[in-house]
Amino acid sequence: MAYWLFKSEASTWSWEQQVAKGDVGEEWDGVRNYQARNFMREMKLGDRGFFYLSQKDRKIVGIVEVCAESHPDSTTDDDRWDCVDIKAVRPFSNPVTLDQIKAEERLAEMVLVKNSRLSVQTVTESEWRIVCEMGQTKPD
DNA sequence: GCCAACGTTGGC
DNA sequence: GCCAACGTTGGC
Repeated sequence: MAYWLFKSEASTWSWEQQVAKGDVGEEWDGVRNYQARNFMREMKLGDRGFFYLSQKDRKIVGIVEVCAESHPDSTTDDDRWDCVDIKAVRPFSNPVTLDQIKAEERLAEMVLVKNSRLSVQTVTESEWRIVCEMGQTKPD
């Protein structure tokens, strides 16, 4: 199983909206970046991801799960763009802020730190466990 | 609100 | 195929 990070702006798509979709989940559409798209094409059912809010919030607020593998993005006719569906698994007891992540030296190599603009990112297993611990949330 | 970093576009 | 110009993102 692989781990990922999905980035959103609360004003565009919030954690509450994601939770409201329940186990049906929702398309992670609108991505128009090849690297991010390629990561989504690699995703498998059951893969887990962090739900990160950029801009004003700048924190990881919960865990999501891939509930449909890569398929055409329904928001465009351009067949270059695919996306997955994700559903909310659980919120973090303690959201983990970007400041906390930057202050943790074991997370210095996280994509969020190295390339903050990428909207879909990979997360290593050790990074996953550290962030879950910081969020006081079970990792599985 | 600013601006650096990055990705994309299009002229050559 | 290069690279300047442009648009967008996101941290600050």
